[in-house]
Amino acid sequence: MPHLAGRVIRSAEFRQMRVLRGDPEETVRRLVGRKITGLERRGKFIMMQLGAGGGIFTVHLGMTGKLLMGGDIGKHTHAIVQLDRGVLTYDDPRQFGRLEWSEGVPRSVAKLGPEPLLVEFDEFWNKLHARKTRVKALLLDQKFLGGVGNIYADEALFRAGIHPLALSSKVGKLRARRLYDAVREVLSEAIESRGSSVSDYVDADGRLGSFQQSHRVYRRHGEPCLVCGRPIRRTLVAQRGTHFCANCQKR
DNA sequence: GACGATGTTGGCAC
DNA sequence: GGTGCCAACATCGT
Repeated sequence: MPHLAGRVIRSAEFRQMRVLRGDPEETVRRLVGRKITGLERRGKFIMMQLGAGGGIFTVHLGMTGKLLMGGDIGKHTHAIVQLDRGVLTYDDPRQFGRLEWSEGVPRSVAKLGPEPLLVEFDEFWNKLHARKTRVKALLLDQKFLGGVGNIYADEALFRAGIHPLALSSKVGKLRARRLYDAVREVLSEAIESRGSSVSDYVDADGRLGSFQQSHRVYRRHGEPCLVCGRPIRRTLVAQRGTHFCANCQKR
């Protein structure tokens, strides 16, 4: 968000306490008058560094959260932050997102696993092998890798030819390598396409992403597999909708 | 109108 | 401690 670096927070208002962690008044006190000196993403968290020992303001968008410039206020606008130039708002119909001020790196961020695009294969392999769970559940586990969500887990497993229900401890090294590559490839391509606008996702400028056009399995159940033509199937893994080709993805 | 789905994570039970 | 289930919520499609 180029709009935020260097901006000074003039005022902050929280309308929906559910999305705010910590004391609302203290949060406002901590934010007002501070300059946003830097922005950093870790996994699915966005951290705004506040100047001069001002701590960190962290945002997680949950499933439907939007952090937007422009100041349009609607039914689901839960936070309004006036800057020296512009207005930042947080909208989130389902209220699964979180806003939090903290002195240092928040616990939620501290416990994240490595970034998928930075982790070395050896570490990926060791952790994959050590765990005893379904490989899809592991991909969604933010302590394993930080930042892989449901769409990208399904897409990566398909590209790697691994069944989502395969046991992580039983995935061989060669297939682990394919999964490692697939996760990185899918994320890189998705970033390049500015994300997947399945329902209402937009980027910081309010623009739709286009990676949904490249989904090979996600929400394609019933449609033919792009490799073998058999219908893509949908099931539940770790309580999440899971899309796969039973023919191309082996356990 | 009811039901089940939807990009997530944390807390609790086993 | 590791793993798995469920709740939190609003909206949309069937």
